[in-house]
Amino acid sequence: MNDNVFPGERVYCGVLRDEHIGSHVEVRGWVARSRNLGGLIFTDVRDRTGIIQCVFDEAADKALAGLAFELRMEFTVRIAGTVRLRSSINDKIPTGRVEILADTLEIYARAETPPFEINDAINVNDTTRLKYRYLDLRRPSLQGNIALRHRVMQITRSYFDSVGFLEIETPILTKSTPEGARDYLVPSRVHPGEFYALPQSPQQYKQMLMLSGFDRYIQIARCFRDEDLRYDRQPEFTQIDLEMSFAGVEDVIGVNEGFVARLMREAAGADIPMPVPRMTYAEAMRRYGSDKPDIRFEMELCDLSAAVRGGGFAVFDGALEKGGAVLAINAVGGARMTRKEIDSLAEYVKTYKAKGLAWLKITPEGERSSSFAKFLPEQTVEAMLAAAGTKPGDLLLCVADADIELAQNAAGSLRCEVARRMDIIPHGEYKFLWVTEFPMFEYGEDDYGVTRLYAKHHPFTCPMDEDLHLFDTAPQNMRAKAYDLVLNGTELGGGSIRIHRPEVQERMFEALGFSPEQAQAQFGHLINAFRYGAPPHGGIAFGLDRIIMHLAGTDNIRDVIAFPKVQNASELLFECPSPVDSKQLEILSIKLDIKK
RNA sequence: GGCCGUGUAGUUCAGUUGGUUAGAACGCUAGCCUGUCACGCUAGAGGUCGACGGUUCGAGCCCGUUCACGGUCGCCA
Repeated sequence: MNDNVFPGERVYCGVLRDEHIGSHVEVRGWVARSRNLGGLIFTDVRDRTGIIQCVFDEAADKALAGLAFELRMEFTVRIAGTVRLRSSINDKIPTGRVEILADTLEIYARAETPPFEINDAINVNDTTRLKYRYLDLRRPSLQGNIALRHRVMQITRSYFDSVGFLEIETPILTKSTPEGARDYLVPSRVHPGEFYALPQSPQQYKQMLMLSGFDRYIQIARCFRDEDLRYDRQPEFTQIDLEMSFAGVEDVIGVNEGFVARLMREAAGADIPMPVPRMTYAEAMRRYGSDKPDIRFEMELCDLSAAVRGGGFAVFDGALEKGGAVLAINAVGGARMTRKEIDSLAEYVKTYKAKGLAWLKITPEGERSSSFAKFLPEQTVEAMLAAAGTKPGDLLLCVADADIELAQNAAGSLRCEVARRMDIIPHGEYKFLWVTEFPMFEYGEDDYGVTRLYAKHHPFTCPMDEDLHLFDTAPQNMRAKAYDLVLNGTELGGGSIRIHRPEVQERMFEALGFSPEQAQAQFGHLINAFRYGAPPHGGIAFGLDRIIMHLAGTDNIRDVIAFPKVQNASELLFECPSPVDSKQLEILSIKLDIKK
């Protein structure tokens, strides 16, 4: 934040140090605080670099002190004076050894009492902060986050430029595609009844650019998805979006590991060991119950299906008979959890649709208590404890379900929750991981409740060569040349090698249930383009906001976006969305039919 | 769309079993104060207890509806 501190003649508050003693300076900013000792007034002036203490002495200049007496928080001021060593040092702030003995004070603007104080110590309700976002943004922590965001964007542009990428803008007004997230629609005035969509990502445009020969493309791209918000998800967000021609998985991963290494070194001062470790999707799901595993801690999932099979416990046997699994985590030291705490973990897994949580606790003295052991023969229980490695002091937690993916998801989420509650996740570590070989498809319901195959990534994702034959027999088992970059259990970005052969693309649309006519209607522009010599290509997109969240150490995406939206996708400062004039609707040929 | 949580002074919060005039801190206003830095001291102002309805002799507190915000599941190719 303190780079570029003296652009031109401008002096910033936060940069003044011993070496400025004796020089006459002029600072501009906001009054952070003013302390009137009676005849001697200390005023802290704040700008985006920090604060500096200014002194007004009534004995030296009575009129000046009289004006300074009027200063209140958040007045905008210009203060000139001579820098000098303080008679008492404040070592809590970087400028704490010096102060400005003021000889000039200009009040640019007085301020009403702000609804909350501008500092990082105060904890203010989000609604109030966002309603007065322009004040909230004056707080040093948010100033720092926004400056960090700027740095990350500069590093990104610099790095990709250095390895031959061209930054190219793609349209914001584009075409609606019903696959994937809901689109934000924009009505067309000149084409009544027709709509643009805001891009969910520049995916198809960047593939077009590959066809056009711009073999290395990058864009810091705004993207829009009309889905519900989360702490790490906004309806409009920013992607670092890139694509490469004549590239395979190794090329994309290689270029981006270079990016990660440089970004982390320059923005976080962290040396990330290269190469970044990799794990297949199947392994991630098996060991961690997640496609974005947090590998900062162990406590891996343990499949107890074989150990409990036929043991006579209806919950376990029932799940296994239907082809399911019994998955467990062994919480080392977890025996100190109370019954109430374990019950709340059971409630937690139920939010992931698990039927319940079977548990067994061994006190450090070797005393056992359990929700299920009484239903099982002793040898089965022993087999479970042996398989899971449960020892005195530990807590064994089991999720059983007929649906293996459901059990994995619940157990994987439980793993992270238990780790959080036991506080075993190391802080200040960056553990990157590539997750590879994602499934091509997943089952989902369409708007009419019909189950069909959906592309897990998107319909242009290239299958793994050795799985191409499965189009005919078992498409649900096909794996893709797709990869995600995961950091500390969150997905930073994902990408894939794309299909560049028209005949493979046709098979893909067929598998997704598109007739050739439907495919042509929705994706004809891309399908046609591929007829004229398509290079093999692939790319990736990173969530810029999430990267900044990690670097800034915040757990809320709103802290890294200047003007974010709240959970219902409205924006409290401008109060939008908002109704529009009926005349505007008329021009757009739109009639409202609002159902309450 | 489902579930959970929160809503009391400008801000952050307390408020007992439903019972007299709803409190504290910070901020704000006025006065005093020449080395403070969360300055200090004195005095003061400031409340539709989110809104509406109900139960009750009596509601900040109990019930219902609703609004706002947060979290979460679904959703997020």
